[in-house]
This record gives sequence, structure tokens and C-alpha cells, in this order.
Amino acid sequence: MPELPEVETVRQGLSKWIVGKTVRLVRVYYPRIVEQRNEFEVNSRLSNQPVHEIRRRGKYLMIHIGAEALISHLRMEGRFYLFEQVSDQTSPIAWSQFEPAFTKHIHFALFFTDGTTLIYHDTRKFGRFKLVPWDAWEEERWYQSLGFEPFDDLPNDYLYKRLHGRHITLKQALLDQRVLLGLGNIYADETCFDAKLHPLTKTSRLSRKDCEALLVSSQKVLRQALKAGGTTIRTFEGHHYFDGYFDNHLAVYGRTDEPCEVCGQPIRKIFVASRGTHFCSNCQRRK
DNA sequence: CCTATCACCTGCAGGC
DNA sequence: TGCCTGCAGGTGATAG
Repeated sequence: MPELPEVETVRQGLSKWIVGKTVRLVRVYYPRIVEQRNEFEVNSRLSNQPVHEIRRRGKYLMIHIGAEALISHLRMEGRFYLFEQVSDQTSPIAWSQFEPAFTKHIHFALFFTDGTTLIYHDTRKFGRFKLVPWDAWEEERWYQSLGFEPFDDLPNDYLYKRLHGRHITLKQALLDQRVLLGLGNIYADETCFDAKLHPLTKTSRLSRKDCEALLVSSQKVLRQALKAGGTTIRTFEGHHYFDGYFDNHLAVYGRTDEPCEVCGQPIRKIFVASRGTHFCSNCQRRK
């Protein structure tokens, strides 16, 4: 599940590879993955246009192509692959040179004029793309509703002001992109652990000090992950992919029943709002 | 406005 | 072996 650090790693890798290239043709093999759901329209807006830059906000990527922003969200399992070989395979069945188990999950492709191809691969088809004029995306409602990244220049009481009047669990609050941008299930658990707060704590019971600690912890957790992921670009024969994963140190996520690295108590797993949630019942006390 | 729940998808692990 | 169930989880729509 790519979260802010993984998406940033993808952004950096992708920038290195496709900025400066010119789109020759776009293919959409699974129309539901693009909001416009119309390959012809996507093509008319992107083909023969240069890739200028790639920006990121939270878990969203904004790929600047021609006068358009191709907005991408990888959701659970979305990945980009770059194929370097010269290719003219513009029909889905032409990918048969690869394993069927791989090609069946290719839903979107950008063919560049230099013969290289960018593939979007997503086993669960949860990822989404949309096209918005480049000078308009910042005014769109979906963008306006997003909260701030922990690294933004924020007042110390930002989280407290957003949370103390609400009656949800801390875990839900950290996953809410309207509050804090960029945390997903993994780093939400890691942030709770670092701040020594129980994920079931009600946001209305969090003190100003707790909220400040949460902001600091989220920054720490994300920064550590960014550092680990910064140089990770995987290369196979003839293609590259960027999923942003790396050998990152996790204290609680995925460590059910393993001893807590601070106190030795076994890490517990519970469900909060139907999401697997990992914590140390000794270090993270409930308020 | 607020919070809760479900739909979207597929692969895979575990039970029997 | 093979079928069935449940879990994985980010976001947006919908319900209350």
C-alpha cells in the first residue's frame, strides 16, 4: 500500500525516466481506471505532448503532460513499469511476450516517441487516473478537501484544532486525508507507536501536547521511510519499476505477537474501523 | 455538519 | 486435491 514515502519514491523514479519524453499514443485497456473512461479523449489531450514534470501531494501524483495534469493515485497495488525496448505494441494482446499473469493486470500505457513505454499495472484495479487542465487542478474540489502534509509549515496546534471537537478514534483520524495527508495503514500504526498513544483513543480526549507529539512522530516516521526509499529503483531485464518499497524498519505493523522493541510485550493486533491495527498494549496506553 | 458502512477488485492463506 | 471463506486496505458514494 503505497503511502507518502513510497509515492515520493515513485515520483522521483518516474521523473528520471519520463520527463522530457513525448507521448506518442495512450492506450486504456480497462476504461474504469480513468475517470474520463474514454480512450479517444485521453489520447486527444495527451498524444504528441511533452512530459514537463511530476509533482506529488499526499499520495497523489500530478503528471504534467502538454497542458494537462494526469492525476494518478496508486491506491493499493498500482505500479508503474518502464519498458526500454523499442515497441510498437499498441494492442493489449500484443503484451503476450510477457507472462499472462502479468499482462492481465496492465490497464494503461503511455507510448513515447523514443520507443519506450510506461505501463500501469494494478492487480486489484483500485488505482485511478483523471485528466484535469494543468492550471486548474489546484482549484478542484478533491484537491481542496485534502489536509496538510506533516512536513508543511503548520502551526503547532493544527492537529489539536482539527481533532479535539471530533469523536472518532485516533487511528481513523490519522487515516483521514482531510486531516493529515500521506499516512496510510502502516505509518498510521507506526505514528501511534512512536507517540505512545493507543490507536483507539478518542480524538476528543487528545491533549494539545498529544497532538503536537503526533505531528512530530508522523514526521519522524515518514522521514525515516523517505530516507530508506530514496534510492530504490528496481531493474529487471529490459524494464524498470518503481513501487517505492524498501527495507524499512517497522516497529509494530506486521509484527503481531513479536516482542515490542521497547518493553518486550507481544505486539497486539486488533481491528479499528475494519482495518488491521498493530500496537503495544504496554507502551501505548488508552486515554 | 457529522459518523458509519459498503462497494470496488483480485490473490492468497487457512480450514476441512 | 479442491472448494469455500475471509482477509488485505484507500477512497468515494451512500445511508442514517
